[in-house]
Amino acid sequence: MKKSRVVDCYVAIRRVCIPYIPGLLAFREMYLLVPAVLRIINRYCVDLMLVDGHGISHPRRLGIASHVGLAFNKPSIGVAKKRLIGKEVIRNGNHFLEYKGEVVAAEVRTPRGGRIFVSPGHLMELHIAVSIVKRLFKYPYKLPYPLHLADSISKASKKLRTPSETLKVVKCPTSLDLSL
DNA sequence: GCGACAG
DNA sequence: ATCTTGTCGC
Repeated sequence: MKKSRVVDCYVAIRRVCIPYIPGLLAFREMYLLVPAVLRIINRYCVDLMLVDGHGISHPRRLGIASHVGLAFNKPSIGVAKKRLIGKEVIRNGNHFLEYKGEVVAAEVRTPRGGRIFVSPGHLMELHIAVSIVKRLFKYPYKLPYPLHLADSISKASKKLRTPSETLKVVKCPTSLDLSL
């Protein structure tokens, strides 16, 4: 398969004003996510969105990954480090999360043996989501590379910024070492 | 009523 | 998420 590369990167900065409540993560992060995503949408042909958080493996099948995909009308995939809802079940030797009789997420093995939960967001099917996430791993990172980079960038920017009340969207380096 | 609970 | 020491594999 063709080698992929990071083309562009942006980070939205502002002091958060909504608390984290399980099941309502989108309310806390969407107003930061949207401005940053718009920078990408306005300049590139986007055909898939990876989101750090659950997709349909959510109490109302509307995790932040589903929410973002729906907002921009793009296929989306949810990648979460921890379970939110559902019970673990085994189908054909693979582990999944089942909620109210429906398989809503797959448990995927990371390069170092850990596990993450992959769920369909918008316009997406579980097995497609899993196959895509698997080819985006980059040893030894726990998250598929695009999300690892995003996570790293957000933490780095939080360290050297003074929390402001006004939203700022800043362009970022597309390589990991330059971001630290 | 009690425990669970993405980031 | 964040805090935080030592420890293990590559």
